[in-house]
Amino acid sequence: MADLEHDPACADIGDELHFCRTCAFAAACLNSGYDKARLTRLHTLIEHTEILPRGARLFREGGPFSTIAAVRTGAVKTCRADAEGREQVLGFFLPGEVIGLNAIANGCYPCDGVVLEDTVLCQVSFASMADLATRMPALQARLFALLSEDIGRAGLLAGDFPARERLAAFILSLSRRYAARGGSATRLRLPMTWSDIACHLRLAPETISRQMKGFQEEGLMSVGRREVTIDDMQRLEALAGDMLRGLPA
Amino acid sequence: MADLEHDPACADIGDELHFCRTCAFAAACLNSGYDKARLTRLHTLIEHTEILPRGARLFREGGPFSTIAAVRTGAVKTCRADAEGREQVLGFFLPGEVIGLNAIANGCYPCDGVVLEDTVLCQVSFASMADLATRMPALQARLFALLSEDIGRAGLLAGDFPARERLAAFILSLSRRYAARGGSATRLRLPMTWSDIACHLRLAPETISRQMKGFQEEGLMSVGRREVTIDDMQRLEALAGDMLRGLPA
DNA sequence: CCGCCGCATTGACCTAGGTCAAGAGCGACA
DNA sequence: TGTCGCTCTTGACCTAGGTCAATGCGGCGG
Repeated sequence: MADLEHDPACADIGDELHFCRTCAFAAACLNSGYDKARLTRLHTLIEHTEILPRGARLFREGGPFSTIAAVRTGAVKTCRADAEGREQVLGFFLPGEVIGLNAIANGCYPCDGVVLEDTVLCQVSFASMADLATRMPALQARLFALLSEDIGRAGLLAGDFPARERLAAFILSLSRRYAARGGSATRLRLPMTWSDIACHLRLAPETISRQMKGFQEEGLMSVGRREVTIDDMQRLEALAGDMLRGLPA
Repeated sequence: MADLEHDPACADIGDELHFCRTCAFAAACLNSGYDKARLTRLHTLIEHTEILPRGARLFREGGPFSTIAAVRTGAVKTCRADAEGREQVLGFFLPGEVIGLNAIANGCYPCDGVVLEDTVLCQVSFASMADLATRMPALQARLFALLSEDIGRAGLLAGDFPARERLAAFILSLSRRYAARGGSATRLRLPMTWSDIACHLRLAPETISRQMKGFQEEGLMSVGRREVTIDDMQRLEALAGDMLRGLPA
C-alpha cells in the first residue's frame, strides 16, 4: 500500500476517520463549516472497493444504476459498442473523478464501465447522497457542479477539430487533470492503450501512432510506451487550448 | 397569443397561478404531494421573458451565469466559434427544454445562446432553485435528472457515425422531443437552418443538402423548406436507433 | 413589382484520415 | 529462455465528406 500512497498520480487513501485527500465529494464540504456529525454522516456513506484488476467491469450498458463512484487509485473507461461492434470510449476517469453521473437520468447505465489498471473506488449510494445533500447545501452544490462539468466534458469531442488538435487536447486535458490532483503536469503515465485513445477521439489507432510520432519529431513531447513527457507546454497549449477553452482542470 | 396556444410545437402558457403545461421544473413536483405553499414558492421564482426575436443573444461565452431558462415557445441554439471563426452548435433547445445547465460548473457560460425564432423563456435564478431544491427532494431529483440527461445528449455527437446516420439520428431526436411535448412525431417544423444543423453535426451544409435529398429519394421522409415529414418511421429508427439508444425522449 | 440577400442546391474536384497488410517490440507465462 | 499474443508502427492505397464555384430561389424592403 505504501507505493500507492507515494504515487503522485494516485489520490491518497483515507481511513475510517478521514476522507481521501482528493475526495471528490468532501472537498467542497470541509471548508463549509459543517459540524463533525454531518461530515461523519457523509463519510459513513462511502464504501471502498477491493482492488479491481484490469479488465473488470464495474457495470454494463443497461444495468441498473444505484451508486456513483469516485476513483481512488487507478483508472476506468466508460464505453459502448455500436451495432457493428466498433467501440466508442465515452470517457476516462482518473483518481478523484466521479463515474456514473450520466446514469442518473434513466436509472440505468448508458455504457459499460471497464477498469484499465488496478483500481480502488469509493462508492456511494446516489439516493443517500442526494438525501444528505438536502441537509448539506454545499454538498448539493458540489454535485450540481460535477454534473455540469461532465456536460462540458462530454461535448468536447462533438467539435470537428482535426486529428492533431483532438489528440493534443486529449493529452493536455490529462496533464491538467493529473496536475489538479497533485500529480505531474509534464510526465504522464497513460493507463489506456492507443486503441482506447483512438476510440475516444474518433480516430484509427494508426492515426494516433502517426500523430504521436509527429508531436515527438516537432519536439512537442517525448512519447514512450504508455507514457508521455510534455516538452513544450506552451506550444501544446497553443495547439489545443482553443478546444479546451472553458473547461476547468 | 392565441396562435401560440394552438401551435402543437409550443408549450402552452401558464399564468400567475398555473405552471406551463410542459414546465420542465414543475412536472416532477406536481404529483409529489407538495403543499400549495411550496408549489407557489417554486412558481414565484419563475419569470417570463418578453418575446425575443430571431438572432437575439441570451448570453455570450464567458458571460456570468446566474439563471437557467426553460423554453416556453420558440427555439434556441447554443454555439461557440473556434479560433478560425468556424461555428460549432452545441445544442438546440425546444419548448420545455432547459438552457444553461452547462454553465453551473464554472459560473460562466461556455457558449453563446442564440434565439432561432420568436421565443419566450421562463427564467429562474439557479441559486434560488437550488435552495428550494433543498426543501423539495422531488425538485432536486428533477434537476439531477436534467443535468444527467444533458451529459448523454452532449456525448451523442462524440461517436464516429457516418453523416447519414448522424443526420437521421438528429431528425429522429427532434421528432421524439416534439412528440414528448405533445407535438407531432412525423411532421416537423425546423426552427434552424441547414447550416445550423451542419455545424451541430460536424458536417458541411452541402452534405446536409445531399443527405436530405437521399432520404427523400428513398422515401424515408419528405423534405421541404424548413420542414420535414417522416414517411417511414420504422426505417428511420432502424437507421438512427443505435446512435440514440439509451436516451430518453 | 422589382431587386437584393441569404439560404439551399448541384457538380467537379481534393484531402484528411480510414483501411488493409505486413512486420516489430515487449510482456506474460510456461 | 522461448513462444504466444497483444499493442504499436509503417507504408500503400482508398473513400467519405469537405471545399470551391456556379446557380436557383424565396422572402423582404423599397
